Amino acid sequence: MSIAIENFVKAIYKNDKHDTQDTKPGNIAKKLGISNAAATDMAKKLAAKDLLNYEKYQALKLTDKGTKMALNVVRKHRLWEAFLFKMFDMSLHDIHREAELLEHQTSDLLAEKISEYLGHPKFDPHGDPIPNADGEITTEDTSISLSDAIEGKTYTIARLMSDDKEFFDFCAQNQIKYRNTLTVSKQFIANKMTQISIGSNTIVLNEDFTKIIYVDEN
Amino acid sequence: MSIAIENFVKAIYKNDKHDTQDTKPGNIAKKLGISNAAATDMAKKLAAKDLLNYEKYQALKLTDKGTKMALNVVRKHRLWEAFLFKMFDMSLHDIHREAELLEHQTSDLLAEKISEYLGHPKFDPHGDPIPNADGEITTEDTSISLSDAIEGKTYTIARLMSDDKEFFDFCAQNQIKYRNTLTVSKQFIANKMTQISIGSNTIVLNEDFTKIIYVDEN
DNA sequence: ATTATTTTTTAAGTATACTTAAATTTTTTA
DNA sequence: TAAAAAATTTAAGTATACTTAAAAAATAAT
Repeated sequence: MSIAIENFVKAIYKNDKHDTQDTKPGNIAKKLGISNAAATDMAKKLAAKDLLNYEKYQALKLTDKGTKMALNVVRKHRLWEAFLFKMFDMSLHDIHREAELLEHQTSDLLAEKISEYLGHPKFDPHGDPIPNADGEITTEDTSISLSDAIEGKTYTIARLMSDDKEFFDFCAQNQIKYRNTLTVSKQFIANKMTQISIGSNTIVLNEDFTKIIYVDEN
Repeated sequence: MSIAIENFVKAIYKNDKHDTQDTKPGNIAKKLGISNAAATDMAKKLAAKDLLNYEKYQALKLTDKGTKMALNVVRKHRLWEAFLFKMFDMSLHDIHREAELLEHQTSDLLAEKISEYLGHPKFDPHGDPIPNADGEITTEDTSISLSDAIEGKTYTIARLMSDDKEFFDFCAQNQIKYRNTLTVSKQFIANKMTQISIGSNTIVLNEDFTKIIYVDEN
């Protein structure tokens, strides 16, 4: 299946999540930057391939097969975002753009290797769920902010909820990386500060930081 | 420029390295798995784009612009191979197949990030040179086998010249990974053995291993 | 409820990257 | 060196993924 088809199916899936009426050809066309005519055209073709149900003038509905394809692409996109975010010092915007391309040229095997390397994360750095290889999605987010973490426990970094460059620079310097492991050595409750050990470092963070660092219990 | 064009230009570049006569449309066609007619067709199109010089019945010759494009694709291919080889436990065959796809969907920025992460290697795990961002290639290979390394010096692993799964398993378990750093702590010259420290490990290797592990001096 | 606006669809056409079949040119070999 | 074989080119045609323009249907507004 082509890149155009994958993107089409993905657009329907994402729009549908947002609003069922949002999957009419015109909305998909706008999202993909193609003409309405092209979207109608493609919809008919994909209906013939059993990827979606097409009825004139109606919203497009993915079939199970189409949903599975969309989830597979979304999985690869979010795994790439997570992986590149962990590996390289790049802006989230740049990372998104790379993932948008790489998602279509990634075998299931490589996706699995990336997932394995990251410890099979259930959410990407934005907090969006990563479907598993069978297309299953974890809906409830069990991540907690570091400010709510429990003394003595070990966690994996699930999200860094910020766009601030200074914050990311600080994180990079202190091994605070998506998917890294840390242990909460002390919660200074009165002072709203948290002491963590990460790699060979021990760091005390104030509330400004602990509120935007989300972690999963190990 | 499309994937088809990138692959076409790359095929000419690689065939030309091997034999100048090897870049006639038919040979390129065979390499790409397309018909001779398609190759002639494409050759004319690319001549119009100033990527190659086309003369009827003659071998195809890349222009500077075409060579630059080919080198850029080759660079990305080899960087991906190097990167995936380092990061994941995958067969070289699988890695090649992934790189063949990813090479066309990789920005110059991401390529540079990968190169930086690997310490700007000049050769990939097969020993093929990795062009730099300007398309320059290092021709002479300065890597040496571990058996010829000098006591006390620190090296970066440049190649693992083997297809043997057991060897790779052993390497994986002992941090002997492409681009990792090691120090030669002792050469047991009489016994043809080499003691290295890599990460927190100390390993004594016999000649079977030191002859196929190639390193670059740091 | 009728008109105006917007959206969707149909129809016709384009660029890319191929295909097969036949014609032409080159290369090989006897 | 002339005929046979192989390669290249030309020509005609196909599938994909679009485009614009016009027609048809649905939605919104008065």
